[in-house]
Amino acid sequence: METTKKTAWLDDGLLRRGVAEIIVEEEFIAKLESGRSLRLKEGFDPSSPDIHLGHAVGLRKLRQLQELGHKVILIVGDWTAQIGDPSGVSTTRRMLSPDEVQTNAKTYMDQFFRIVDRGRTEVMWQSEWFGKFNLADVVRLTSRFTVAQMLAREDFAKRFEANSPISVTELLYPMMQAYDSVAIGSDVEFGGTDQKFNCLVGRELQRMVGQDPQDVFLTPLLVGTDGTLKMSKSLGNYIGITEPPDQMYGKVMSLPDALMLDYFELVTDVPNAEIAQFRADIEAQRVNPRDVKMRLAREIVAQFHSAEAAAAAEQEFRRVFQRREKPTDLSTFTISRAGGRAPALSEVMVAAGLAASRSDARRLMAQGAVRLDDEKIDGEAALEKATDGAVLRVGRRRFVRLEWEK
RNA sequence: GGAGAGGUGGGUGAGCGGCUAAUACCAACAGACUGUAAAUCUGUCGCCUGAAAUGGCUACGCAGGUUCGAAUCCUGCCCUCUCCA
Repeated sequence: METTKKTAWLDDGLLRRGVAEIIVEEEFIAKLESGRSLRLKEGFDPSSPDIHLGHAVGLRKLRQLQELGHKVILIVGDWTAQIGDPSGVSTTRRMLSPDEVQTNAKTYMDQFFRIVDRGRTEVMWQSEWFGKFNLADVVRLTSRFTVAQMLAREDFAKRFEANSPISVTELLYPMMQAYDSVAIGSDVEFGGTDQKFNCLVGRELQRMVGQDPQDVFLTPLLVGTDGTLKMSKSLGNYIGITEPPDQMYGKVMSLPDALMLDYFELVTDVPNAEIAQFRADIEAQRVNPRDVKMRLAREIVAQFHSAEAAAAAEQEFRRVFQRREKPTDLSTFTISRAGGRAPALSEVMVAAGLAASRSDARRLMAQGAVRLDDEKIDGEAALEKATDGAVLRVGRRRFVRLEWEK
């Protein structure tokens, strides 16, 4: 059974789908074919516990490999989180309290196991080994590497070149991550392409201590909803896997067209042949790209919620954004008459979460973005006309049903 | 230890005593056009008050000072970078 799956995996190109690079591919395939259950290393940074579609790319690969009988070793990076992965924007992170780490780890795992099989996962904490580290251990570890080696990392090299700061602890990061591989006896480490350097250091270190070096399985970085930068929470261009169906559907629909096919390839199980067909149809203008994107949105919502939820989200999308009708489900905001006076519309907008501040609310009004029961509003006074049940809409997607305090 | 450069709004980055809530670009938000796509055009883009012109408050690393007035000058502190040792 597993042999069949494995063959299918290799033969149908599933192995390569959604993969940027495998180092060393021949070794990796040999490991797969050895029949041994492999230890697949996946790290997690507890300072950002939310999983989005970008993470899903790699986690889906893990899942596929689990189905071939391999085991995922999830490492909670409770030590490295204090340093902060230097890749990307260099930021000094504040230290997390042990409580925060616990909470975040739980949050993370709740999401992680929506994709990855819990039964075939072993969770380990870095503190299990780094908690026992003393200065001598640190010296021993760091003495194995040179500054030049660390500077080979593109990110460090660039910063060094640009005279921007690199803290010494940041240099420690790759070594610590590498040590994780030694500590758990990793066979294959998983990560995004930005993890390449760190993973390779893991190989080095394993070799130095006499372990069989891990292979490195790199998944491409998914471009975020802005269409340019990699998906990340801090950039706000992400689609979280726990987002409600409507929101998830909507975010997919707002993706630039250019990203659609990548998304199909990286985060859905739609067969390669079908994706190729989409590409051909779009190029030949035989289809409206929007319809292909709706399919994508359905696939994604169905994967993280259910087929029913996807269908419902699609209906709602048609209703609100294509026919410009009101959503079926609206949250209700009760207008308070505290102090014996009716509040200003801008106050209501802020209180209902439709505007960031009253100044912002006024700006929105001035720009014609605010509607009360489909009628454009240009001033605060309009609120007086609001009847119970009137719908206040800001921009295209923010709605609330109004109700006066009795 | 010595010499020098620098820290400005989400980002890059101007300004170097009043005309500066702070040029420009990017991002973001809203409107038009659309397919909640792209491109384009228009507008907004610290907070509070007002229908609005206005007004008030907060803001240019931190703390003080000079001045009628400071992001801009002075002092101390913190941080970053470069060169020398």
